[in-house]
Amino acid sequence: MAVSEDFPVGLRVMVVDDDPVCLLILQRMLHQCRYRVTTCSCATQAYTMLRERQDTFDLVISDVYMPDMDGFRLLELIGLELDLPVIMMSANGETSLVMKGITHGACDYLLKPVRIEELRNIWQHVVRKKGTFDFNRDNCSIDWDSNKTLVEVQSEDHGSRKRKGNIELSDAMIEDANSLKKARVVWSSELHKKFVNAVNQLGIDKAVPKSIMEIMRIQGLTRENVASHLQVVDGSWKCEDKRRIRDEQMHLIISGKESTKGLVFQLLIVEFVLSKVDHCHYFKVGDAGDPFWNVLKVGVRLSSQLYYESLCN
DNA sequence: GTTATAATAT
DNA sequence: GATATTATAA
Repeated sequence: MAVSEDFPVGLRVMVVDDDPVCLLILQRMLHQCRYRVTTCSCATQAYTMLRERQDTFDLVISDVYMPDMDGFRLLELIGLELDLPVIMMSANGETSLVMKGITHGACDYLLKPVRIEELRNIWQHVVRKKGTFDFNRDNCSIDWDSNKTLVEVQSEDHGSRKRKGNIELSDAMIEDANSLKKARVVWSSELHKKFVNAVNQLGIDKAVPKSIMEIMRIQGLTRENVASHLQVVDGSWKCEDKRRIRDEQMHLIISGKESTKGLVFQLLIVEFVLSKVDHCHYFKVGDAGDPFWNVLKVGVRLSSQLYYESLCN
C-alpha cells in the first residue's frame, strides 16, 4: 500500500529554534504534513519540557546554533535521558558539522531552508527507532487550529533579532503569526473517504452538507467546509495535464451534470470504477474559460473494455 | 441548500 | 504567474 494512504497523522513533533521565523515556517509545514507541533524558541526550556512531559513527543527537530544551548548539547542530553529521535537542522551544511550531528546521535540533518518534502518522511525515523508507530492514534481529530498545539516559549533576552537585515522581515512575520488565520481544511484521502461514506450512507438525494457533516463526526469540520467540498469534490485528486486528454490517453467517462449532486454522483461512479482498476489516474478538467465552469468532468484512464463497462453501470 | 466569486496555496 | 483548492458571500 502506498505510504500516503497510511500517513501517520498526529506525529508529535517538537521544534526548537531561536529564530521565530524559522519556527513559524517549520510549524506551518509540519501542520501541512498533519503532524502535531510544539515549538520552542529556547533550547533549555525545550529540554525541560521534553523531560517533564515524557511520552508526549515522538520526535525533536532542533536547530544547531542557539544562544542558550548548543543544538548538539541538546541532542546529547536527549540521547542520554530520553531516547527520542532528534533531527538536526542548520543553514550550515559543512561536512564536519553534519558529521558532528550524526556522531552525536542525530538521526537526520536538515539543511535550511527546509523543504516540506523532507518533512513528510521524518516519521520514518520514529518507526525506525521505536519499531512501530500507532497510525490510528487520534486519527479523527485534525490539527486545524495551530494555536491549540502551539506552545510558544519565548526566551526573555536572547533575541531572535541577532542577524541584522532580518529584523524587519522577522517582525512582519511574527505579526503575521499572531493573526494567523486558522488552517484551511485539507481534504486528505482519509477525510475524503469519510465524506464519501457519509454520502453513500445518506443516499444521493439526502446528501446535503449538514447531514454529511453530522455523519462524518469530525471535530471542527463545519457545514461550510462540507458544502465547499461537495461543490468541487475531491481536492486530493491528481490534476493531470489536459494535453493527455487531447492525446486520447484518457477517456472521459462522464461529462458534466449541472448540479452539485451531479458532481457527487459522478464522484461515486468514479470511485466505483476505481475500485475495479489498479493503476489509473483520475483527474478533473474544467477551467474558468469554460462556460460550465463548475461542471466537473471526471476522467479515468483505463482500458477501453473497462471504459465501456463503466458506462453500462 | 446551492452556486458564484473571493482568497489562498502551490 | 497560472492553476488548483478552499473559504466566504450572495
